[in-house]
Amino acid sequence: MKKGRVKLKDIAEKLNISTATVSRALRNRIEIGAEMREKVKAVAKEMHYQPNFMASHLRSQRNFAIGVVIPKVNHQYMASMINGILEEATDNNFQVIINVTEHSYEKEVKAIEMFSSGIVDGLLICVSNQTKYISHIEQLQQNNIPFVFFDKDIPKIDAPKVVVDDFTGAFVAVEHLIQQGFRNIAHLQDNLVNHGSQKRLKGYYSALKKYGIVKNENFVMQIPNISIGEGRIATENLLRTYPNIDAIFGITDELAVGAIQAAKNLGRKIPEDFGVVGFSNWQISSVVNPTLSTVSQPGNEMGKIATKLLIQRIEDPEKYYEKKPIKILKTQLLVRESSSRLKNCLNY
Amino acid sequence: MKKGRVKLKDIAEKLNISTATVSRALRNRIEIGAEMREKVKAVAKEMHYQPNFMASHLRSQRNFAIGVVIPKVNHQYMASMINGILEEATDNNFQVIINVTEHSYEKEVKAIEMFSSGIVDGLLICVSNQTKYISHIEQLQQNNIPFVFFDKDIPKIDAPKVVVDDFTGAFVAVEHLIQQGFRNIAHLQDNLVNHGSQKRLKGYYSALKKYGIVKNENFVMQIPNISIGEGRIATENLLRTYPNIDAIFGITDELAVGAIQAAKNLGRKIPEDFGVVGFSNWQISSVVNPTLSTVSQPGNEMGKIATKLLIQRIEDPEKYYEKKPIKILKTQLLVRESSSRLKNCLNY
DNA sequence: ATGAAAGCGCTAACAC
DNA sequence: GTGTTAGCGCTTTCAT
Repeated sequence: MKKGRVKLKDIAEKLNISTATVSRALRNRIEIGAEMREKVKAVAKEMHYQPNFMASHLRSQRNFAIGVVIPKVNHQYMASMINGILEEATDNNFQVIINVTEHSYEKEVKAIEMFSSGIVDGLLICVSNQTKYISHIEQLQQNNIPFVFFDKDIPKIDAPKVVVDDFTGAFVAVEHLIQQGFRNIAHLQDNLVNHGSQKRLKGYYSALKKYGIVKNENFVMQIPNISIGEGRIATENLLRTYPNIDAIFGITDELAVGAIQAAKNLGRKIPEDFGVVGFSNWQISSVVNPTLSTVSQPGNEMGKIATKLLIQRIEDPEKYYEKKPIKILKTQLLVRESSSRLKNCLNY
Repeated sequence: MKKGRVKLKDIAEKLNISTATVSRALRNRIEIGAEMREKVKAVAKEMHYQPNFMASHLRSQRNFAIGVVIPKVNHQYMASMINGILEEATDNNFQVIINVTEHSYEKEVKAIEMFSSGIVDGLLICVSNQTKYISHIEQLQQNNIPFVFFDKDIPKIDAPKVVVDDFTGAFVAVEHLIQQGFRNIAHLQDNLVNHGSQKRLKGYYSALKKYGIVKNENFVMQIPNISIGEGRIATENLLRTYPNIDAIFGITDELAVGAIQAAKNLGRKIPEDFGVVGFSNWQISSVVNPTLSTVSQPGNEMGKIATKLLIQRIEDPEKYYEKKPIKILKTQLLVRESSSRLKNCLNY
């Protein structure tokens, strides 16, 4: 990019050969003899040659790069997804470019538009929880840019997806609380825009129903801006209004940790007379006192699978054009102190 | 990139004008009349035109993009830095491409090489704690690619840097422990490759010296792979070997949280007979029991300043060629429960 | 095995 | 104001 950068032509002139030969030699094409290949490579190294990404990809129409659109990368679960993506991509010699939307719809649109400009071969998309419109995604389909949804799902869009089983994860969490003897279980939700959140809500209701517990809509609180503090405030309000509530299922560990703080502040004994379960297995969940039971999600695996799916589609668009697999990964309930009312039920 | 993507030529043919006119109209060049401009834009929108990033930047030699090389994005401090970077970059109409090295030297070299290929106008670099060689950085300088170090510093490289005052941060933390009456203060270190770590060690020694406490080399433990568990194990070993140790200064909050766990396991009362201070103000520090005193770093501000510095250099290389400013940001000691032996000293 | 030449999609210099 | 032309740096025919 910068002035004076060494280019193919410079190497070619130095060796009195053509740029085509240099290009071929550097890319180990078989037409070039071993001797010439080594000579070219030596000179390239000596001159500190760096191939121009823009030029080579403009010409070859291939980037060997995937773009990742993700709201935030701020906790263990997200980090493990990124890890999985990076591992799988690196194994396939793909570069990874990450773009963080910070849960802004506008930034998401911008990120996707930017990635649509030919800088990557395909996209891994985790939509923000503010994403209500989908035209930017449909645009990708019209432009034939391969993409795979991961972690978050937009049901009405027909595309490959890798998500966790939010319904069962929530169901098992709430069932566990019921089996531990809790009956009046409240649920701290996010803004419910996200499809996964809706499934967790259904899982919560379904578990109650299975055990003949009448659901109480007032026990479900929507918390648009998730944080520990918001979780604490919401729980304090809930418990003051409905003192009979004896457990909280939080849609994230942050809310659940807030619930633990609130319950302790109000003199509830955890887990003796108050149970809490979270979702995602953040680092805080194993550090908070009492340690937080939570539903862990296989982030690394999810990142790997989504990336593998995407690369398959990039490498062979025809073959995979029709197939739009939806992979639903299993969650695992980690029982820690915050819900272990009965003896010997801890599994983590 | 994909077949059938609409290009300037398609718009030009449709309107029976030249591609140059289309290009100018879309970029709001004043030579083009308002009428034509709107007409072109309408058609472009109608045809779902997306400019080809590669082609335009190959031609104009400008990308309006910066690359970020960072070891991990796995906790609040890193996230706040990324936030600051994104905010400042967006304000200046720059795209941000993030590449995570996972503290691998090889991945760092690869990332920087990839970014050197003309995809970005400049780089923001936070070196990994495994980075012992610097030829890949020197290469950037030779290629005239602007870059700014942030958070982590390689002293021998003459480049713009934005870092926190590790020395004073550590000094104040240890001084605080001393003022709280702790005398036998151990220090949990990382692998000491990083310059910031070395400064924190010096700050630790310096505080001891100021208060006439003879330093004991055995009280400093190197922990290459930082985690809560490693911090706990190291502290347990330390306390078994040197039971007179009455406080720990951890180079990160993870190690400090491990130290809290270890001290509790061994029956030490925190903060009555054992003090702990960490560094960075991770989310876990406010959640752990007792809450962890820590040295907070202005991540958002750091990201902003580093980005501003980089963009200045990109926009006007000549003007800033000679200047290599080193910005050292202040840290803040957050006194929480883990070190508050004296009454009323909590400030957070 | 190597070179000449075309061209990826776009923008800038120069015409008019 | 708009068109023509050249060319960014590279890869890929098509020659030889």
